[in-house]
Amino acid sequence: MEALDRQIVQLLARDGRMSFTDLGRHTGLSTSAVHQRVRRLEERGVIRGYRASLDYEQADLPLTALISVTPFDPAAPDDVPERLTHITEIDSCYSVAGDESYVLLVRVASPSALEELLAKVRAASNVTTRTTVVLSTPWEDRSPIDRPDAVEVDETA
Amino acid sequence: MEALDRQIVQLLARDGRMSFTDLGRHTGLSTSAVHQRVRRLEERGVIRGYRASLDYEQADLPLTALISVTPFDPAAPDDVPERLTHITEIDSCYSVAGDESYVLLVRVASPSALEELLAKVRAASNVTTRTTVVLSTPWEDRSPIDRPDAVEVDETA
DNA sequence: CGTGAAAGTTAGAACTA
DNA sequence: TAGTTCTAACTTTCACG
Repeated sequence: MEALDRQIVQLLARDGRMSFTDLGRHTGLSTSAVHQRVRRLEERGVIRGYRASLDYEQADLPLTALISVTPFDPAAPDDVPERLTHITEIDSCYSVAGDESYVLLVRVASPSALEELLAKVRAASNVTTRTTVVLSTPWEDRSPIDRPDAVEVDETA
Repeated sequence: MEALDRQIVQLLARDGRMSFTDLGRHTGLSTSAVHQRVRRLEERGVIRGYRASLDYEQADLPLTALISVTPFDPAAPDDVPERLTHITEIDSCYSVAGDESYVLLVRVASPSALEELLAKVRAASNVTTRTTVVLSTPWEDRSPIDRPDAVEVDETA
């Protein structure tokens, strides 16, 4: 990816609502040049969308957990992610190296909602689960597009 | 949290760049009433910010990993998160129940960058680490504000 | 990639229940 | 306190050079 695109992506990773005008000021491009580049980044799928980053404790989903998933039958074809997409409580699904096959990041309202969710996961796919409850979140969603070689962001412009 | 606020939060969790005009159309409020509520949600910290959701494979940070962290000396005061904040490769830091104390979600450019990062983590805080490499990401950042009792989102309006 | 203009959005003041 | 309408300033979008 090109330096200018990387800079735009970096700025939007930190402030997803930054205007094209401001993106232009920071990058030295005209508004419409930025606009064009952002559209291309969205089309290419580098930018997949924009999200409000929430405090889930305040947003009525105070229980976060990490669920490690292992398929029961190692011989069966592994279509676990497809089988789980419909479960909306799952924020992220990672396929991982190690003893277990997947790690799911989930958000629920209560311990009993977590119990129900685990039942849903096991019902949808033939797996065993190991759940790690998140006690607190010192921080989240920092979008680390702060690469060592990244262009400096001019906070004053 | 109130139903209208929850609906606004839900809409912004899915589309962080939705205009106040559209938020008003979806909620039945005037643009400025929405504007006011969003400002209050930001002030109260329910909405912590807005982020572009990225495809990190395309964004030059193709290696994602989960690092489980255990303090070496269980008697020492536990200030691990503060000691790690400056490490920008760490996207999220969760304090967890279980054998280990924290789980870090990190993004780096390469295996050698991961090696350096682990050295930085161990240098900053007196901990042992266990790293789980993410092989692929079936999905991420779905912002599951789809609670069972949540108001239906009208996609047509 | 930039310019410029039309259409759309934001932010805030004044007002109302 | 929470909402509305009004309006000036700003932003987005797009055809064209």
